[in-house]
Amino acid sequence: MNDSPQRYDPATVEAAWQKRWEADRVFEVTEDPARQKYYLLEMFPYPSGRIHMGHVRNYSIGDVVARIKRMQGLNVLHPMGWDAFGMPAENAAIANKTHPAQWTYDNIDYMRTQLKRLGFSYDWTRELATCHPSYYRWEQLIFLKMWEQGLVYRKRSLVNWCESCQTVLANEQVVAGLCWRCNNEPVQKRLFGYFFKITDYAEELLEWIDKLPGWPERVLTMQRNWIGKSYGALIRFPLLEREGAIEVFTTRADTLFGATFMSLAPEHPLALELSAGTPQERAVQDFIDRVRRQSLADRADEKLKEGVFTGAYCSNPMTGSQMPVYVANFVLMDYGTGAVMAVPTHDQRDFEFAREYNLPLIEVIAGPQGAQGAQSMNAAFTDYGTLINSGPFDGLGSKEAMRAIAEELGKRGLGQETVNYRLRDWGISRQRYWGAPIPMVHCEKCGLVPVKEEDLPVELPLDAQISPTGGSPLPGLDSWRNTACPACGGPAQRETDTMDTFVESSWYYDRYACPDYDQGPLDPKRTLYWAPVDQYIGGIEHAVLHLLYSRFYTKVLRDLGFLKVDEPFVNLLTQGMVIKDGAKMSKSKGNVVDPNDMVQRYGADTVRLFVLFASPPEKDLEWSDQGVEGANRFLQRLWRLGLAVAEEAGGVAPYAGGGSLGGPLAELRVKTHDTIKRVTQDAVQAMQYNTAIARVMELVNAISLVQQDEALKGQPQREAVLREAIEAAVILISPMAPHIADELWRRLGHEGYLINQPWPAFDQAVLVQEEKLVVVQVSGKVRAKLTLPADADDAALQAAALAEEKVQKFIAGQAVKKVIVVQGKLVNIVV
RNA sequence: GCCUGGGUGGUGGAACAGGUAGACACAGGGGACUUAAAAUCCCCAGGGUGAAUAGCCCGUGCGGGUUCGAAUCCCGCCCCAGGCACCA
Repeated sequence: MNDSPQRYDPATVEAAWQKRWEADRVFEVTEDPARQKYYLLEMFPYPSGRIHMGHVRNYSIGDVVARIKRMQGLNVLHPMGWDAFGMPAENAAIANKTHPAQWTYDNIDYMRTQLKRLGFSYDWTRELATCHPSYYRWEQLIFLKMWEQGLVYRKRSLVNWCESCQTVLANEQVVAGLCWRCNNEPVQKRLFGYFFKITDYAEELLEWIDKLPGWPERVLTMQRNWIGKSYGALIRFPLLEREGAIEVFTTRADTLFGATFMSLAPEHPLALELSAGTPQERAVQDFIDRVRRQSLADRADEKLKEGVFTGAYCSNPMTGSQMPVYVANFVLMDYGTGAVMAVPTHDQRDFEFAREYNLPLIEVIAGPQGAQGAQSMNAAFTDYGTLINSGPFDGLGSKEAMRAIAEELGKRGLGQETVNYRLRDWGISRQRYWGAPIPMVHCEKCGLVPVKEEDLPVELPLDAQISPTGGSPLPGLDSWRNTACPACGGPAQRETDTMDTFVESSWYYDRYACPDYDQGPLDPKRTLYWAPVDQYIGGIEHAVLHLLYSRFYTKVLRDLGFLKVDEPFVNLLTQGMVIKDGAKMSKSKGNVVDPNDMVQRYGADTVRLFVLFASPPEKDLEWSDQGVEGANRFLQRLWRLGLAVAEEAGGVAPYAGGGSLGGPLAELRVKTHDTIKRVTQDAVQAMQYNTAIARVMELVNAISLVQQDEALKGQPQREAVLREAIEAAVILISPMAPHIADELWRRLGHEGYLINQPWPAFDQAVLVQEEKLVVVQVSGKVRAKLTLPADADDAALQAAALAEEKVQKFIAGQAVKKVIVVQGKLVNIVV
């Protein structure tokens, strides 16, 4: 190692600047109606213990945006806090014999230090931790308001239960059939739980997807699919020999005349009811038991269509024909009504089922080739077509027929057109300790009673003994659980479930606007100024979890009168993962790079620069130790060059025009302004920090050449041009590498912080070139490059191209058919 | 199966609006400085064939097409990643 005084030492320089920024409260902001606000937010971390590279990447990207927007004169809110409730705290408590609260707050302290060491421009006065009563008391209040409005309800239902997490999962939290947190396979369980009526907002959530141009298309697509809107009809099939009807949802009402039997989900209440007392009762019961015993994943993988006859019949509301009612393994209880009208000729699943059980086929849709004959079909015909065998509807196209049939059913009171959503209500009950208590009380006399608002918060008891078996201690904690009924004052018991931690993260971004507000969840004045978030940055993994819940919650808060916005995040950037050796960094893979080690070895600026340079933000980033070395080398180079120019150009002002420049000095000046222009395009408009950094590297390379060129020493304006160039480089790199930039800025004789400097403007006049490089092609192949006056017209370009010796060689003896001239760029001579 | 992305040197990645493919960097090779090394600085570098920094040929997953000209546009495929998936 070279330890010359010229060598940049990040440890001391970075610490010094972090101290100054903090002492001068550089990043603290308040509402200022005179200035345009900009709310920049990165997804807050779970305080797991240490910051990982994914965080470093996420927050480095965010910090660049924050600093640039600030330099552009906006009033930038850039807060940080902690998603502090959650299971790992309980697990760690068991493993380390600490309390989840202790563990969490210790982690927060450590991670805060780590983030500060990275030099991010957070307003730390707004820091919040969701596990603190001053936060979750307002979450409980919102819960009560939602309860009042009927947006929360409690029901017993079939839920996804994760055995290893000992708790329930919402539909969104079962990812690819597995628990989103621990990757174990959930089982089905019947449990009581609280649900948020997100389905009430399905239509609005869907509509607004088209009004979020600042979101990546794939996130919008995922949400659109998750909501799963489809148009169709509800049709009632009257039961034979008893009261009632089976209701189905179908998107193909046009095939109704071809419905020859009925399929029920095994969980459908009618399945057992219909078979009760018939010879089929035993068979149905056995079948349901067998399907239930299958794991969810096995059931989803099951391709064989199986079922059993219930012994009952219903009638086709159009044809009146008898349809046997089956229970079938492929029918899903939680989509539509849990019952399907089976049209074997035009649905592949029904076709396979009908074959297996010898059920009748009636062809009702003819394709362009006409009817193919039901008996000769070897697969269902699922396209739209023309109706046949459908009585008065024969000859209609599928689309018209759907409407006509629904209308006819409506007249007879047997059906109507409808819209169906795949989205289910959000189950928020968690059978865990380390979460926000649900503010409800069970009274034997009054039933389920909400806690009174003035009694909030319902504090999580900190004296609970965490059980090593993993269950929540709350149900056994009588001192906490026993309470008085808010309604009658009699003995009652507190709800022991806590809220899904996604509830906390669904509104924390609004609370940042007013973290100290004690009159309600949100200060109307301050949220009016700051909300919504202008730019949100985080991982793609929350595409249908946090990002959908937050959209829902924003609309709820709006409807409860707490907020005035429709959507939480105007622009969304989903950054890619950090990969090493081809896999996501993880303890189990043993490929984790600890940010602490990197910061210690190279400094925060180097680590930040590397993660920004190695890949565009939305793509995955392959970690490379050598790449980090490269980033460090660049900063060292910038440092030496900065100091050299500072010394040579000590008392000289940056070049600002005047006098005439020539040769390399003029070229450097063009490079300086071109770099400002392109970095502004890349970094400010396109958020392509990898290319923005590359541009600055080019500029630094160019400055270096000029600075070292002995022939230029003594030339007038040399120092002024060098200073202008190096100052541009330092300012442009400052959002990415703020410490070294501020230090160089100081060494160049300036005071203050670069974040308070205006983002540089380029001089268009400098960029107007007198000469341009013109590529000459012969029949599309590059044969020569000419430097010509920029104002040369087409004829002049063509003449110059044809006169070129190399070009002559290639057109010799051939007739020139055509010449294409692109102004100031290219001449193509076609022979 | 459906829906998103994506496929460019040894590697990460550039390429405005169809106009020099490979910016910038990593790894590599050569040189300067040094007793030596590290550090630093300079040069080379898509592949093939050339002594060559002369030429020629090939080249952005594959096959076609449009165009004077295609990584970029169109058609048909293949592969990779992610999401959804018996959704009636």
